[in-house]
Amino acid sequence: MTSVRTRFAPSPTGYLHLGGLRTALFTYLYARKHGGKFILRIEDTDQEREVPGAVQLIYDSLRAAGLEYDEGPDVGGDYGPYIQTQRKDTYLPYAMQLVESGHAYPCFCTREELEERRAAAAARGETFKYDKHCLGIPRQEALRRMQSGEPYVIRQNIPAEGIASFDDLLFGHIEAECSTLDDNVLIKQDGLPTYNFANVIDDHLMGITHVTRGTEYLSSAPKYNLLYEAFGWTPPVYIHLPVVMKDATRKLSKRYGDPSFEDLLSMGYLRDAIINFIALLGWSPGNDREFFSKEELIEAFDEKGLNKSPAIFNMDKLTWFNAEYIRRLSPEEYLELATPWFDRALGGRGIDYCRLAELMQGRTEVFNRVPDMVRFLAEMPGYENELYVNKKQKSTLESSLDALKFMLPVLEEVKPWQETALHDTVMQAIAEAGRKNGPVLWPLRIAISGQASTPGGAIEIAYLLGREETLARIRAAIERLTAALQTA
RNA sequence: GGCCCCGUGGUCAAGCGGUUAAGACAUCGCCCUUUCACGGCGGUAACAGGGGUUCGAGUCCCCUCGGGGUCACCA
Repeated sequence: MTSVRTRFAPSPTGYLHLGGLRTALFTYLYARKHGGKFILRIEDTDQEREVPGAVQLIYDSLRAAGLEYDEGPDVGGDYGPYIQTQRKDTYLPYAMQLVESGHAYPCFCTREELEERRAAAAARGETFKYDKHCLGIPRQEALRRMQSGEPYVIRQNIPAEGIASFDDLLFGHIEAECSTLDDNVLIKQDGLPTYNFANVIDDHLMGITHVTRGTEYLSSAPKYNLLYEAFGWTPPVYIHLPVVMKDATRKLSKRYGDPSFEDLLSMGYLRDAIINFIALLGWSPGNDREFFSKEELIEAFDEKGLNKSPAIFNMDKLTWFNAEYIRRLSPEEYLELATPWFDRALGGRGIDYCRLAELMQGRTEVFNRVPDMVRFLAEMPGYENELYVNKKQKSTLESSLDALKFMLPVLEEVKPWQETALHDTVMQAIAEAGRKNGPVLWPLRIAISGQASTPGGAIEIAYLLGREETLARIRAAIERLTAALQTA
């Protein structure tokens, strides 16, 4: 019984998008679930598309996601190198072996010639398929031309007839008519292999037992199996994963402004919340459980729960997960994570972050929303007097002015300016005056916050604001209401 | 267009021939409450359509429709 080896094999063409992250996650979970190895391989055979820095971005993102790999370019391993361009010399001999056995052949057709024929086929409304023109060149002549330095590629020689097939753990047995398959390029003119060839060679050489990848490879997988057969190798177990969609018709894509994993992290989504949410996109534990730590995912993961249809990425649900994860943080953890966001709005104001954190933790969905929620503590925002009017609290402009005039002297006497003292003094005064809480506390909160919604009630806000600021805001509100009522 | 794949509420998703077709997000209403949020309770909302097979079909088969993928010297 050979042990499981899975691999995540991204191209360094940019950030790690969420579909890629999910593929990586499932690949990782499968390996861990079965006590196997999770390997990272960089597929950079298309030098033109490579984006500088993207390789590092992949390392960073996988680490940030907590998907530690056992083998890879920057961690080593017995099957390296793990970057395909560094394996350049390993591919051609295998291709030549196929040429010898008749499963592949060199092709000297130029791009221009092919482009013309492709265009002509399109004009006739046909699907272009390479006509095996160069297959007719005698072996010796072909080899001579190759050695003479003439540019060439090596193509896979797909049988004219018959069925190519493979078995997928998720999709089952998939077949393709050989006659519909094209003789794809295996080795490009620059000597590097195409994905079509490299994935087969490397997966075999690296001992990969389970290939997990997106469904975009579903229709070309039969061709890859033809290659395994030609070499006499045992193909891996395939698991093709459905794509992650933005909506019913579009894939998630950076081009449309959809966030990458890194984007979500910098917006203030928690790593574990993202992973938890992503895991449930296209996979179900079979029951209605929703919360899983990474360890619990490993324990619960089962390919039987994989869904075959594409899943739409639902930001609202992610946000809900995030809010739940934030609530489960310890107060200390929350304070630490929230502090930089508090600083953006309140830096240097001397606000009691500890108390603010307590008030904010249950109200934080995503950290990037925090600054706007607390900014009023630093600066009194502009607001409409209509905010004072609240039917349920029995509050009007007149009653508000009255309540504020009543509260000002009460608050001026509060010592020390602590929350319990504030609370007790205010509540006692309200009770002794025979007033109701609502008509007093509603306008008070509006007067010192200028907002309909705040983290905490009037007492908490007054405490956070401090004595001088609170009293100043109340006095300003009294003036403002007095003026407004006179005009009216 | 050819070939391949997919199709349960707006979204995720359970269901694997017999269920009043779960649950979650979102949404709506009520309660709690010095605001908002949290929390509690409740509501609206789905088997794409049509044929079969079967005593019985969301579950099996076929067709239609819808969606996706793929047809590169990209992966």
